[in-house]
Amino acid sequence: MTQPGRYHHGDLHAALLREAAVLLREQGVEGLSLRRLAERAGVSRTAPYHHFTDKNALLCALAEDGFRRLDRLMEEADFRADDPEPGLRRFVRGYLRFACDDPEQYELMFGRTLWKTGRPTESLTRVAHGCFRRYVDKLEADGLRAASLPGGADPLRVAQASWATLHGLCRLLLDGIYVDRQDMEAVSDQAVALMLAAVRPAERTP
Amino acid sequence: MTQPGRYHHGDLHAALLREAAVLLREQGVEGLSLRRLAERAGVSRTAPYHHFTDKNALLCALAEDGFRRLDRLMEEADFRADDPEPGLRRFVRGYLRFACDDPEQYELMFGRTLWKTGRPTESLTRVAHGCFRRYVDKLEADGLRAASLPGGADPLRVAQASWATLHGLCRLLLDGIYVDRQDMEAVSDQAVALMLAAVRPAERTP
DNA sequence: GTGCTATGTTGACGCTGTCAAGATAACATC
DNA sequence: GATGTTATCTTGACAGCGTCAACATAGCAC
Repeated sequence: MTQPGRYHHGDLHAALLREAAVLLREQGVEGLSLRRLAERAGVSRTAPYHHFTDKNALLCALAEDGFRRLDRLMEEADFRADDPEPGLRRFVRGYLRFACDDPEQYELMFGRTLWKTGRPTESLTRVAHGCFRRYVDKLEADGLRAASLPGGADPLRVAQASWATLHGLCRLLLDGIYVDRQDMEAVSDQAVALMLAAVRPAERTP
Repeated sequence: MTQPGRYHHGDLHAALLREAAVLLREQGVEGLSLRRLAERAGVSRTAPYHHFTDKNALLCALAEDGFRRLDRLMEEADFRADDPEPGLRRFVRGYLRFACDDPEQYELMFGRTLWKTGRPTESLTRVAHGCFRRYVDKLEADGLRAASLPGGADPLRVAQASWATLHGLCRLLLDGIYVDRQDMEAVSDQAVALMLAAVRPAERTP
C-alpha cells in the first residue's frame, strides 16, 4: 500500500506513527525530526502536516500510546489486602521494566518536552490522568483500606509520594545519574520496602 | 568594562555564564541559544566558541554551578542521630525550594540534555557525584548508624531510594504532571514520612 | 462530467549549532 | 620601540530544523 509510484500514500497517519515510534526508540526525541520522518515514509517534508497539526501533536499521540500501555500494566496490578508485598513488588518491577524497555518513550511520556515546553493535547492529558487515577483507586481499594494507616494519611498523598519514588528512580536510572543499571534490582527492592513502610507503618514491630 | 566600542569584551567568559543563567531561568534550555547569548553580550555569533568549546560545555558549566549550590545545601543538612525528623523535614523542604526557585536550572542539572543527549564534562560529573556522596555520608553518619536498620539495608540503597523520591517529586511537580504546586507541602510531608519509615522502621510501635 | 475535499508537492523564511578564514588587540621577547 | 605569538573577535558559509503559502493531484459525491 506504500508503493513508490503512488501519489497518495494510503495510510500515512499510521505509517508516520509507526516510523516515529521506531525513530524515537533508536534516537530519542532529539533525533526525531518531521523531515526525517517524512523521508522514511517516502513522502515530502510537509506531508505530515496534513495528518498532525504540529510536531507537538504527533509527539502527544506517541506519548498517548505509551500511557495506554502503562494503563494496561496498571489494570493488572493487584495489591492484595492481606499481603500487598508480592503484588507491589511485581508492580514495581513491571513499572521499571516498562521504563527500561523503551527509555525514550518513557522520557517522552513524562518529560518536559510535552508537559512544559510543549502543549499537551487534551486527549493526552485525559489518558495520563486516567492512568494515575487508576493507581490511586487501586491503592485505596486493595492496599490502604485494609492496612492501618498512619493518622490522616490521604491515599492521594501516598499515591503521589510513591509514584514519585518510582518515577524518580526511573529518571535517575535512565539518565544514569546516581543509579546504575546494575543497581536496579537492589534499589527496586529498597523502593518496595519504602512504599510498604508507608502503607503498613506498624508492621515491623517485634 | 563592556563598553560598546571595544573590540575585546574584557570578560566574556563570565558575562556569558551570567547572561546564560538569566536566559535559562526566564526561557528554559529551549530558549537558550548561543546566538542569542552572544547578541545579549554585545558580541558576534561565534565569539562564545573562544570561551566554551561547545554549547554542551557551556551548559555543563551552568549545571556545575547549580550542583555547587546544591552541595552547600547538603553541607547544612543535619540528620541528628537521636531524632532525625526535624532535620530531614528541613532538608526536604530546602531541596524542594531549591528546585522550585529555579526549575529550569534544576531541569538542566538532572535532565537528559546533559546526561543522556549531551556529554557531561568530567568536572561536572565530579561535582555532581560529590554532592550525592555527601548525602550518602550524611545519611550514614547522622541517621542510620544510630537507628536500628532493617537487616542488611545498605546506606547507599537507602540514599538512592530516598533521593529518587525527592527527585521524582520535583520532576512531577515542576513538569506539572501528577502533583500540583499547591500539593507541595502535603506531599513533602508524606515524602518525609516515607523516608523516615525507611530509616526507623520500628518507630510507630504502640 | 463537475465540483469539493483530502492529500501531497515545491519554495521560501527564519532560526539553530558550528566550521573556516581572516582581522585585531594584547602581551612577551628581543 | 619593533617583532612575533597568542588570545580574542569578526564575517561568511553550510546543513539542519519547524512551519507557512501556494500549487498539484487524486478520490469521492453529486
